[in-house]
Amino acid sequence: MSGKTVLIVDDEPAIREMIAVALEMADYECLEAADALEAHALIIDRQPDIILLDWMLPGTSGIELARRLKKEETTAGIPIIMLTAKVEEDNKIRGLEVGADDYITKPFSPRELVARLKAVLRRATPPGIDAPIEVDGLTLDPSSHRVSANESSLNIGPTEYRLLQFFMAHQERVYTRSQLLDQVWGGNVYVEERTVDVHIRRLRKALGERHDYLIQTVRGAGYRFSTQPA
Amino acid sequence: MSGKTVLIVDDEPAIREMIAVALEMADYECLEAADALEAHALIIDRQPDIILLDWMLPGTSGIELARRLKKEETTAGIPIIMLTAKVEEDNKIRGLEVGADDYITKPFSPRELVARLKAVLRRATPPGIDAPIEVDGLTLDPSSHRVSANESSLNIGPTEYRLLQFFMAHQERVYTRSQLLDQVWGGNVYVEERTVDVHIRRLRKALGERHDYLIQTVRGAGYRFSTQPA
DNA sequence: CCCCAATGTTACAAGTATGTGACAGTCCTG
DNA sequence: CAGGACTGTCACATACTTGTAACATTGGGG
Repeated sequence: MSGKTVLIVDDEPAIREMIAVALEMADYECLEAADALEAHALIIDRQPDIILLDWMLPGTSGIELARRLKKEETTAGIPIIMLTAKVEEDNKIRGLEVGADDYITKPFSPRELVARLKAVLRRATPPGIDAPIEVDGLTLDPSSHRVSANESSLNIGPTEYRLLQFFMAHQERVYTRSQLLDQVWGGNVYVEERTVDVHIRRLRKALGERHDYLIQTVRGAGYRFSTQPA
Repeated sequence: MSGKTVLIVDDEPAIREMIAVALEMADYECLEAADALEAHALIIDRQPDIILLDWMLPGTSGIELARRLKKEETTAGIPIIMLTAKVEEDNKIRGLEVGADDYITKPFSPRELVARLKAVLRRATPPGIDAPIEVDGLTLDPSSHRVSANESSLNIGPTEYRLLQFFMAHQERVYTRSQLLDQVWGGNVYVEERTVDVHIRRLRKALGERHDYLIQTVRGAGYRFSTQPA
């Protein structure tokens, strides 16, 4: 569900593996690097959403890498969690000074790791920015996640909501079922194209006679959201 | 009608001016600042009722400033509306969610600005004053730290209190479990997201049938506090 | 006017998200 | 130290969603 990419930097393959398994179970995509150089290459190449960085690394130390990452414009925004075996308070302070967003002391439970990773990601993700869209008495307000037709709010499922939101943001244009699957369901799912029809139907039903004209069928092509009656 | 003071923080003089004119027309008093330092000084000195804060600022970013303001006791109560550019919406930006009260995307119409500003002011707690919030017979009084429904006071725990307070100060907007953990529990804790559900449940139970409709579930999204029935 | 392909509709079984009650650990307070 | 208040998690119950298949209807070309 998250789809976030995590880079794990640790010279101990066993530890990397342990972490990777835990994270993959929580539905994160994992990249692994054994040293700072390898890590840096992966960061540039794959743009991970967050980095788990071991304190001790052969060659360039973890803290050194963190400092460099935080200096560079393109990487400064990537949150970093430091992993350390030492319990010294000193490390904590220096780690955070360098710009790590959190630190975890080994040994740690996979559970704790995932939870803290989630917390850091949560803080690093900017909130959505949206204004309500209104068409002929039909209003969709992203901030309250509410759809209402002339005052009274409609009850529609998540998929219908996304579908409607997409349509209202892209009016007057025909979209094929395939395009809608890409845009509304997300590119890498496999669903029958006919499924789109069903959701269109559900959406129309929810909109009611007053507004269902907005969603128009274009035979042989797809669907269109238009204020102009067909 | 208002006489409220608005602080406009943006490094672009033309934009400040445009906003100022619009607001003065709506009978607000305007202060202007070009950067975070100037803004901070004005906030201390003039105690504005609300702040319009540009997301991107030279030096300290808008997000940074917002976070600091929300941390300090004396300024935490001042509502903040973030201004952001459309282009940034995609993914380039990383910032901390700091509890801005609303977001507006540039470009925006003066009309929209005034409307949302009014909305935020309406539901915001005046700075420095612990004014009770009342909704449909349900009252939360920060000064006595009490919640009462139609005269009789309710017995709720600290977490439920904070949760309710947050909701009543931010009505009509959906918050994900993640956001609630940030805002109500505080950013650095790690707790299961489902824990939120449990506290929501406790809060609803405490509110009783008379008021539990105020806390609404938005399937697939989170929770919302709204006087308008789902 | 008939037929076929495209689309509309309905039903449904499995999958997910949320509601709920119970429980154990913790932190006071008396 | 016992008792009570509060919290965070779990396990189970419920409620809603979702993708598909199957059947009905429609529309346009021949």
